[in-house]
Amino acid sequence: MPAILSNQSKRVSVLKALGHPTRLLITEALMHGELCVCDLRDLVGDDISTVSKHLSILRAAGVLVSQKRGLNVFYSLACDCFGEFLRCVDQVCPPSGSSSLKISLPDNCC
Amino acid sequence: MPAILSNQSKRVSVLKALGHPTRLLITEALMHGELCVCDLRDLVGDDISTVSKHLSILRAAGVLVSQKRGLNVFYSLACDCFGEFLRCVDQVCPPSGSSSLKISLPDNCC
DNA sequence: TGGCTATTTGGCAAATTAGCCAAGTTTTAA
DNA sequence: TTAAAACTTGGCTAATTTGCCAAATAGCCA
Repeated sequence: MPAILSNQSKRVSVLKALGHPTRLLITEALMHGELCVCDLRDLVGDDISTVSKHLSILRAAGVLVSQKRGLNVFYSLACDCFGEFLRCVDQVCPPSGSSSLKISLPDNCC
Repeated sequence: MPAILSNQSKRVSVLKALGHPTRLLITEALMHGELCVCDLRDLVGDDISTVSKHLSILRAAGVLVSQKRGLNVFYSLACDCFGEFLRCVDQVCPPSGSSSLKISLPDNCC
């Protein structure tokens, strides 16, 4: 991967990394604090190698950072603003209903 | 697709829809106002059927809405907050550098 | 009506991604 | 050292996604 990614590719990799149910679940779990890989394997239920690969995708996208301590590798969010980000995601896609007209959202929209 | 998607699946489909370079480009272009499919084909350069499929993914995710007027179908953002959303994306992935420690972001972080 | 334009849909092959197992690496501890 | 635990990486197949072409649909106008 090139050292410097264009702003656009960087956005795409963040969005792609988070656009997978397991990876979104992992990232949400880390909102409560760091966890090691086997904690996350227990949470997710996949093979540990699969979890590890998901984690490396999230880290490559810059969403997570990792820190090795002893035998364990602890992952945590790279940025504290992930909760706000999720709220933004929820607002980009307004509540469905009459779906073919532009909806003016309530005032909680970012 | 089930009528009611869980909050989680809805998030995943928004993120997945936007996690493709062409679809992100299209969505960004629509920040300046609605465009019809052939405008977007000119912008993107892909076959029009490809563009149409990208658009239907974005619409299914709830990111875009469409409106038919005469021969044309005009697409536009479902929510005005997409600019804010992009800023959020940029902040979830902090500027890379010393990448294995948690970075405390500057004050422009959401 | 018939023809023309804009768009969507079906179907397919190529490319990418997912997830498992097995093997390799790193660190701790006996 | 040797062994064991926690991860990562390589390699493979299965599943999904992409993007093209061709055909179908919808709306406009002569």
